Amino acid sequence: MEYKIKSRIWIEVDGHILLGEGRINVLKTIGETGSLSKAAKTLGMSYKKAWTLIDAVNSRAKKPVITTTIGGKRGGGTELTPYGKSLIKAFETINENCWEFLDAQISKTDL
Amino acid sequence: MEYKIKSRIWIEVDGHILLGEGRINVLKTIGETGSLSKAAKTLGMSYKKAWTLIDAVNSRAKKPVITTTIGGKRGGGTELTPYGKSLIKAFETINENCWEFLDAQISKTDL
DNA sequence: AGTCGTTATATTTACTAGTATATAACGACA
DNA sequence: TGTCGTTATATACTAGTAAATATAACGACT
Repeated sequence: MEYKIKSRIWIEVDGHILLGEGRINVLKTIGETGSLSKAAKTLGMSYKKAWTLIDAVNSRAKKPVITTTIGGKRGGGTELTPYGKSLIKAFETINENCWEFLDAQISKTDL
Repeated sequence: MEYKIKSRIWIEVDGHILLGEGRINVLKTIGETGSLSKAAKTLGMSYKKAWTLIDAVNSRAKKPVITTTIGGKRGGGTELTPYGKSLIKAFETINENCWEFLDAQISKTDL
């Protein structure tokens, strides 16, 4: 069986995690569902965990990543800001580039 | 405060983790001390945890990574094999290259 | 034969992260 | 004005991981 190289990346600000794969996943699912509670359900995650993750992102990012509304016709909802969308895109691009880079690196060895 | 990008890499074989930063650390300290128990103490880690980590590496790697002796003058000891040393070196090189790569990637964005 | 420091392993304890549950506030709409 | 589904938050419970502890086996040396 061959060796495979894997990685996880994340973005920190001020020594704290801003964004990792889990938070990116929640953000993406919010974008698809328009709701934090639906996103949590979709991902099989407790609402509290999803909320805690997103709150950490939103409070540490340079600009807001989501906008929330409470009450109203459908009870409220959560939407991504343009900045949130650009964060997601940048993260995923870098992540994919990283995988390619690492695959190339390990194939150069003779382990 | 600026965004900083971080990463962890690891090597898998057959769907299981073979080597990550923690295991590399233990291996390196074994190389320096000649003993698993001393390595654990140096790293402030329980002997059991260190042993479990190293045992997993040794049983999954293509070739043995350490050799152990029990009993004798100094009670026994653990030494790295040449293959173990080359694994450490390859891992650390790739890891450092990865950091450089990611720093370059994030500096290209305007987040 | 007895000592010593190590490897190797099992068992029990403590901690931490995540889950489950409950509740308040909110506002569009019927 | 009452209903609905959501955000936001607190608290109690659970489970999985790590730590602490204990013990056996080993072999060179005195």
